[in-house]
Amino acid sequence: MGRAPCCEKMGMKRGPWTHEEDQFLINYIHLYGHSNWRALPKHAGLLRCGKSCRLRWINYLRPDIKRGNFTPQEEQTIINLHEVLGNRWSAIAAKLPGRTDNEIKNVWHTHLKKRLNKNQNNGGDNKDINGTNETTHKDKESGIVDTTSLQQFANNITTFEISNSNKDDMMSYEDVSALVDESFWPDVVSVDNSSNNNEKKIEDWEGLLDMNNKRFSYDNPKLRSYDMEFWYDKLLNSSPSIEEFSDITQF
DNA sequence: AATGTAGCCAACCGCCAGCTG
DNA sequence: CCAGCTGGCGGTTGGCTACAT
Repeated sequence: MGRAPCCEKMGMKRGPWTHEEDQFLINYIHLYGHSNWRALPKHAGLLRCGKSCRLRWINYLRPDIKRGNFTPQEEQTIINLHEVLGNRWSAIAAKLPGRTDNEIKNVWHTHLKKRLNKNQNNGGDNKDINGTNETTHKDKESGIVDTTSLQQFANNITTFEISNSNKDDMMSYEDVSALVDESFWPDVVSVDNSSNNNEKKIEDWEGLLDMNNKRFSYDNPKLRSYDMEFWYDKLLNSSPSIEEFSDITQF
């Protein structure tokens, strides 16, 4: 047997919260805040442990909690982020205002994971939640860059940096995340390479790389090299050719 | 109508990192 | 430097509900 649960040990109440308990907690936090969760229940007149109070507030009582079903957009965001972040629910929740890590975790386990497995079993590996085909990073025929793929690239880069870099040298996850918002990509999303002009393609990718390096690793040469390796690897199977890309990046 | 089963989700547990004295 | 405390996180549980038999 493991150690006894803290709440039980202290003779605290467990299980579902009553409306009255919720009101006690809300009233206390509105008046005094929650600087010390451990001391809070005693001062608020609750027979709960601090951990339980914190969880109840974070997952249910916070005023900015968004209730109700997840929208298809939110679900797609969770799937995309989970693909690159894994089970880092709090990091995923940070991208979905009003949603909690617990809620996202539940949605993932009860809906999204099953749905994805079903899609994959049906041969729908490249389909998104709406059942539409996901576009490739770069259309080999037209050379047109897709915005969804670019956003995915940004997410991949973030993860790559975190998993491969010396933490002392790198930007925090929050710093990087803050850069990847809706306004991040507009100066490259309209790239049009339909003219079959290789030079033009190279310039576009160079601009993309340059922007990426400026935004992600302006003061960080180590990250810059990681970025380059990542992009190099990602582009091996797409145009431009390896030689062309090597020229750009001076590998 | 009674019983069994599956799904959902709020809540709990244990671990870990960071802070503090 | 270290031990104890605290908040935060991801994994798991169990009670409730809906649906099937």
